[in-house]
Amino acid sequence: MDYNFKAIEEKWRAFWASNQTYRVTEEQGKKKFYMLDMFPYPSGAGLHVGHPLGYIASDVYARYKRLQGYNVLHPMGYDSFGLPAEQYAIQTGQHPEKTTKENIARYREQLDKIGFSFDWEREVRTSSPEYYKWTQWIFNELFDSWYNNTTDKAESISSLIAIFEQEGNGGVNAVTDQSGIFTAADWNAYSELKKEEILQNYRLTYLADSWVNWCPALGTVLANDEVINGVSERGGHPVEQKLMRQWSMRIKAYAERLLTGLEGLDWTDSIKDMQRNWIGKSKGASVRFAVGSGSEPGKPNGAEIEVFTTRPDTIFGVSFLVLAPEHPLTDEITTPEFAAAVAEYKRAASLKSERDRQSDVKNITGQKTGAKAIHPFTGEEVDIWIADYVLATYGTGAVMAVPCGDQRDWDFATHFNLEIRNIFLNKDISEGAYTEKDAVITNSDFLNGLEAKEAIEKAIEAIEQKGIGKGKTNYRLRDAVFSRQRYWGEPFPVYYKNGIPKTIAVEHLPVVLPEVEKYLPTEDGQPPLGNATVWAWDTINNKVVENSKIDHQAIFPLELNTMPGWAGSSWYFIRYTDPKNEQEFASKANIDYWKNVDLYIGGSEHATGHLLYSRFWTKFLFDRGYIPFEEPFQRMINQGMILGRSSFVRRITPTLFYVDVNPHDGSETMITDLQANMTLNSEFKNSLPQVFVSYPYYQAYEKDPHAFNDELFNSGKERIINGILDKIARPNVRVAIELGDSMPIHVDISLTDNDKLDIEGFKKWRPEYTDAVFILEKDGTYICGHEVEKMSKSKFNVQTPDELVEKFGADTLRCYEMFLGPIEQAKPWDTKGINGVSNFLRKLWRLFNIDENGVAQLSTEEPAKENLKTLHKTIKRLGDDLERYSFNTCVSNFMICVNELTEQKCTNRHILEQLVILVSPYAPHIAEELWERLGNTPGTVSKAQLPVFNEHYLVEDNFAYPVSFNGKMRYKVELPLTLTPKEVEEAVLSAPEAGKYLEGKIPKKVIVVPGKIVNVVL
RNA sequence: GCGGAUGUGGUGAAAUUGGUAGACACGCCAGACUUAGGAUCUGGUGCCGAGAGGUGUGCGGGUUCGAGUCCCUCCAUCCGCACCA
Repeated sequence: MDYNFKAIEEKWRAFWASNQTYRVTEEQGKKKFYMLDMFPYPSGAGLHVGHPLGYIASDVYARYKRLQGYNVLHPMGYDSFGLPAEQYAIQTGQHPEKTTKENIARYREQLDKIGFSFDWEREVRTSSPEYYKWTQWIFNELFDSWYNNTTDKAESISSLIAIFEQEGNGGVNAVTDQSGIFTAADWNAYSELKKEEILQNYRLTYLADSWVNWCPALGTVLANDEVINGVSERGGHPVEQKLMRQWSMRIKAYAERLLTGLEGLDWTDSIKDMQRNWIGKSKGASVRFAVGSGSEPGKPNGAEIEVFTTRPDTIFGVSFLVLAPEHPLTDEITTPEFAAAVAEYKRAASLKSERDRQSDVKNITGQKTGAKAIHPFTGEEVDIWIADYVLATYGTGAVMAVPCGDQRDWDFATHFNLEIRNIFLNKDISEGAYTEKDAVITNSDFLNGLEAKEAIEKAIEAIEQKGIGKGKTNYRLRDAVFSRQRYWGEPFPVYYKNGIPKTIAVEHLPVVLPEVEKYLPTEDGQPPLGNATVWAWDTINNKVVENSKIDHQAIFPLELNTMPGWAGSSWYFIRYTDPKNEQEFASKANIDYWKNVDLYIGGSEHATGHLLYSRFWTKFLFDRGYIPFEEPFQRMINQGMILGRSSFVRRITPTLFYVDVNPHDGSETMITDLQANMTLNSEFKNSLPQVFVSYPYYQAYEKDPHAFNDELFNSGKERIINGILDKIARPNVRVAIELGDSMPIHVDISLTDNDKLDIEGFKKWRPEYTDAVFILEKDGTYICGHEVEKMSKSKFNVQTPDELVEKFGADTLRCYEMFLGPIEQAKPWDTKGINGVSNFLRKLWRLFNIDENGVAQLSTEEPAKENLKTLHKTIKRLGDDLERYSFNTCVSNFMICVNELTEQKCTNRHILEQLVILVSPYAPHIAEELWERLGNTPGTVSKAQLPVFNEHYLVEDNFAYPVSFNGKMRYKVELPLTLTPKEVEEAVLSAPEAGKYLEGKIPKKVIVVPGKIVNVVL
């Protein structure tokens, strides 16, 4: 009986669904395993074969863990808020909810065909109100928290208010933007508005005017990780800097813990490094420079400029200061003489987009302010400049320029002809700055004679002693902008009472996204929610009411921004533990049982976005006592992208030439009159057919166009000429034809098979080429060229899983995706190899000897030794390989096992039953079917027990020693493993082949590694 | 420029701690069978060479009895960051 994958797969899909085979509950006492995939954004394009790669790997792993006896949480859901649905809505007027639902249905249909063991009862959608109720709740919790540096964790804001009421903020060690000090009396006298303004400087999510990435084309702000090379990640639109009042998340508070937490994680070094880089810790000092009065050298005017430097040891090399153009002090310090020029420079800088600023790196610009700063140690005055090479958002937005030790300062000084002081002993700085830290410092008063390491310490000491600054650690990580001027996102649970933001208590959540007429910003530039007419908060009835009712007494306007895409995805893994809970974001019991994710699979593109934000929220929820773990994802593997294999046809444009024929000797000369030949070509343009050249021929053509023209093209000439030559040939003038410019044209991969083009299909697909001439291979086929590119519709190289499931079955697809290569590696999709995997499953089926009645004809005797050896070798390798996520070699192991058992003509029931269990994580449908046919009914192989490896079956008596001479393997000698090294040496050297390689010499040395190898050194 | 990763047949790849390089597949070649199927089976297939043999894991060095694996230099490709003071 043949392997009918279609019937089998349908049958078991239905069985699993109706029996809820993969439903999972919290079973106290049973060890848990949390296996999670990064949930997808359900796009309109559906899945291609690249998407399920990670899901298949995780499904294999989850099934394997179940067989090992773990209680496995393996859920799936949708990250369903987001830009594409909204843009589609703008174009079509359809509600994003509708398209989102349709896309999810399509995704589900595709996923179901692949036989995943997800517990769909636990599905979450970030865009459903039941879910985002709790996203809003987390926002509230962040709003109600501040970061206490003393306890090094987030605490309730009420504790902070209590301190303010008792003793003011002087003794508070918090992560804050608050600079002023106030007493308890001050605090108690402040107005409610003033109090809230101060609290905003402490809250972990806060409203503030901040420099944000503004994308005019998308009409919204973007977080740093959503901006790539100065343009938006989505759509590639220009991004500029804009000062806007926005919600931010105080992720900076967690910078150090996000950094140190990485050490305990089992992630790849590259992802960890990306996060370290993003957090960007640097140690140094902040130093305050007094601004000179201008009237008298060395006399301060009261203003101070704080700079951050990693090289306080170079402070005697300072020859000027530079502020970012956006620095708040620029106007205050600029002298009247330079006011106009500074204003102009600032204006020009503000117009520059992020991208311009980046691409302008070599173009040095700056403007002198006329103000002078007083060097804290020498008392000398140095100029203060503004320049856009100093970033407003890093450090203090101001630097002390040390041209001799910093290349950018050196470039700037050289460009404007400013002083360069050399403070490095015997270092030449005429061609550039000296940036190594091994120089001895000179001309630096108390730092003379020291190298960087000691000098930095001593300089910080002196700075602190003088009270002009202190040792400081700076982070590149900036607080994350949290509001978006979008419709399709979580609404903030926030209303404004006389300008003061107030959160809405959890019992009144969710605040549901309102209906709007259109999804665009309003005419006066408000976000799309500004179009809503029912978007005000009634504080008496605690519900959303019509805007017209706003009275600023009890009914207030609601926040118009929505949350960014990463809000919902920052905590979804917690919701899976208790997805239907209406009372809490998840019950304590369930969180305590499932805890954090044991193994997370997804793409590395989320390194500095999702993976950082969810770590941040996890640490926060831990601090506030809601969860018992500090890191969300303990182990992670990042699947590589599956690339498309595009196919091309080569179109070559033929060109006609006049050729003079000498009537006397018949010799030919090409007429090179360009004009004449162009006329000729335009005249016959429509008669000249398109020419497509088979790829190997094309390569020959590339190499040597003339030879190609002469030798190969002649064969197709007559067809190309189509009678043209006869029409225009005159006595003594002939027309020659040559191939000219060539162009690759994408061809749909469904029209090729092993690079062979379906020519008729191609002509049907592209009717404009119906009359084209195809230059073929000798066997009459047209071979396409190919290239590896990203899968995309426009490249006609998209392979959907559905097609392959239809053609080969889900089990084959699953095994093939695993077989393709190492999971983390990017690899081109190539359908060629799928036959091999399909054959493997057929061979496996045949091994079971299923007769016409569908009964497996197997022997029940004791298995043969060789059968057991094959089985246990496989068990061992599968376990080892899976431990290191080597899914591709696991599939190889199955192939080897099936090949060996076939060879052995094994029909042993015991052996085959265990093999079915082993195969089931990879090919669950066929495994279920075989399991049933072995008589295990009713039941499912997913509840079976993993076969246990028994070393006993692998023990060998003999080993075929490879014998090397000077490291080169020459022959093998089969010897008992019980021999001593000495005996092995003797046996090996007395083998008949030995003499040939010994050449009469006596070996200098013989290395014997028992059970491994023998090496003879001559 | 900085950081990370990767370079092995015609192709995807394997070789876990240094120990038989190329497992397992695809493709290709030769053959068998047949109810002509993306069927099955047999043999071959790194390169050079008729063969003996030589040679071979990006290049060049080194350590070692022995290196794809460890160390150094360089080259190429991919990814991330990039005026971060």
